Amino acid sequence: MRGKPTLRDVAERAGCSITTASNILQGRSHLYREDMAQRVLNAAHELGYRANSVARSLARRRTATIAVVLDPQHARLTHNVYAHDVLDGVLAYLEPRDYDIRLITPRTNDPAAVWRRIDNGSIDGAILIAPVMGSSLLEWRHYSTLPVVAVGSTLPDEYLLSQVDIDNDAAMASMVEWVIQQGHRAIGFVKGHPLHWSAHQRERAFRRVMAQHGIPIREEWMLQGDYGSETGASAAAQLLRQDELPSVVLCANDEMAIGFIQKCRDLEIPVPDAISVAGFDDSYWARRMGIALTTVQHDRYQVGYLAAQILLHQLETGDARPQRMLIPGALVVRRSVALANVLAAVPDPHATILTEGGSRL
Amino acid sequence: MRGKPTLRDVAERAGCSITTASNILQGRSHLYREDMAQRVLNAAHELGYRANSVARSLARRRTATIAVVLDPQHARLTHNVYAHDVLDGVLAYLEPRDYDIRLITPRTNDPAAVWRRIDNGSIDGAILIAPVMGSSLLEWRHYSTLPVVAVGSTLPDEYLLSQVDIDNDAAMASMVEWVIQQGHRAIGFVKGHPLHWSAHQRERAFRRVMAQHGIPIREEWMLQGDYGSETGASAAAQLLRQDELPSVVLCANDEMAIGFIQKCRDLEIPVPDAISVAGFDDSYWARRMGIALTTVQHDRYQVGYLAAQILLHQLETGDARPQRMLIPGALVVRRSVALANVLAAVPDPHATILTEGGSRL
DNA sequence: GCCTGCTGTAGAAACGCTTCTAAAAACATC
DNA sequence: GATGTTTTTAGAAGCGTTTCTACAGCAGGC
Repeated sequence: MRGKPTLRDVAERAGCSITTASNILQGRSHLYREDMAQRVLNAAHELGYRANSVARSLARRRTATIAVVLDPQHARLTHNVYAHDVLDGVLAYLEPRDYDIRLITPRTNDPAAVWRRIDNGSIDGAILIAPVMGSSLLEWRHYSTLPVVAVGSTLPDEYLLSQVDIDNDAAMASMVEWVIQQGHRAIGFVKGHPLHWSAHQRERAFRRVMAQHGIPIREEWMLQGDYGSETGASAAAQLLRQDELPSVVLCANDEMAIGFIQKCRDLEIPVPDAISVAGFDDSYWARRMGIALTTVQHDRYQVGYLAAQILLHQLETGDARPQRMLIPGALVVRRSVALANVLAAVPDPHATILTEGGSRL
Repeated sequence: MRGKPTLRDVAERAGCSITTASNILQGRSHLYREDMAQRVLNAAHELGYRANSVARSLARRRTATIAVVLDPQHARLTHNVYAHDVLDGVLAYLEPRDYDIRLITPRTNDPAAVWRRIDNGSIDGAILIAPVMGSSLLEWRHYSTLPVVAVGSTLPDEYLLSQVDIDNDAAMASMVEWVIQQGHRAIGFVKGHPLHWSAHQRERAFRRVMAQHGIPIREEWMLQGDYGSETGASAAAQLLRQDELPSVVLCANDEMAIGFIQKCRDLEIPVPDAISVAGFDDSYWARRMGIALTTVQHDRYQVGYLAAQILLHQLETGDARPQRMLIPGALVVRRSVALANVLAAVPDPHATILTEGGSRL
């Protein structure tokens, strides 16, 4: 026996066949007499035997490995905060179930190359993180028969893909409802990345609720962003140049809200006194930065966790019918949105944005 | 041919042996006549053949997969900003070289279980991310013969482990030198996590340079932290309670510096007017938060990139001698540290901390 | 004593590929 | 035309598992 001990070594030492050793080590001891089982277990332990997972995968025709695939557009983990939370959720579900994770960050957008990389026999299924419109990831059907779950993008039905996402539509709707309830009628909006479905959903929900309340939408207050804080800042610059201003601006995510607010600061425009700002996502970093942002909180960790759960369910049952799961968000009211009328009556030049603890920025 | 096409299918279609097909598809066309090679290549293309990587791994006895292992103490990716940058660097190096990444986040500290998980034949080598003192990861020699590189922890030599890390010692030394040069003599220090080697190195460098300059260290100004911003804040609280204060406090990382500064704000103690604060790491988030923190910048991405490079080199050459690589950091002077004497002369009650762009916090 | 039905065990094929070894074919040499 | 040399191709033995199938041995029922 040179190198690592194999099943044959264990069998030899226990004085039995490879079959017997294999069965017992897989927990099928009840097939054998007590002493046989013990002999094998002891032999394995004495040799420090560990089953070779590659050989096992080949024989079993399954690898107990799941790929987590980032969109080529967002292949840098550093800049993809969303992916961290989702990954943690995925890991939390898979690790105890002895599944492994293969992290794939394609550097190209050629679908054939991307899928050759993903589906090369080494994984049982894949979780696609926030595929954008036109992403090569979405062409999987042409290249793969693997079970796949997409997260972070609520795709049109024709993609025939299992999905887990937050309920962008409902969450944004409740945000708009709430803002209106606070007395706001002049409402601006900063849109998200045009290639993200979530951006369109959030905008659509905004427009719908506005229409339901008979509030006209001023297109000059609808600003294009891309989910990055810089575009939030430039949206602020662009908006604040106008003669007439909205009383509140809803940003399609927190990043842009942060950018927006920081630009307001630079221009010495107090938030929420002069203008209210709301975000979406309840990012850890907005809180960390001491910005008491009114926003929508949702559980990205949970998204990852559920995606992993669905994927494993599909693997185990073979039921590959696309499933869709929407997780509700929750409105988090902090201080970046003020009552529309009250503020007009009682302006307070000293109040700026407050942290949750109440300290001044 | 049912299911995916195999090498046998390709060979059959091309009318040659499996050997021939295998060789040609691996790029050894020169062994064969031109037309044979073409036939095989065409057959493979027509069938949409993709080599099964599990079978290949078994036959080749190498998997072209590297494990990236987080310390069980820091298994949540969300809370491990360091890991993101390193991972990006690792991915950037490995992806073009057709290596895959297995992400492992052990949930237990039992070394046998951890290593059974890591070294089960499915990887060729491992990169350990910032193993802490006493980590089960460091006991690898008892459980594995895999090539391993540790990053983010400059370990004592006896671990016999290849390492890539930033040069904590030199970087902290230059920070201390600079601060002294700015006229400071009353210098406090907030220590990092007691289980991290980096924390000890940074502290040791601090003490050494202080001694070199003949400046006595006041132990009541040496505060224990754990690299988290909360401990930075409590260090501030603890320090500011004292009668005599240092003119500058060096924090062992940016997180703690941020916490420290935020506590100062809460207590309405102007930084750097009343007290200067420096950090270490040049975290993206300090910049984002508009804190113009004087700190040490270093390239975590590069750390990951080099670690991957070293690991692959070891795999390819078989040269497993532990290598050590230190990456220098660079002092980044911003505004959170003021000249010690100038400030005493010209106090400016209105100046608080400034962002790089010059805007007020 | 023959058949049936257990139980405990082993043999052997399969998974899909790589690669060592050797045979067949082609060519050159004298 | 026999011999040696080189090129081209194929056979077959792995890699370390799993698992299907079969085969002893033995009890009980007729």
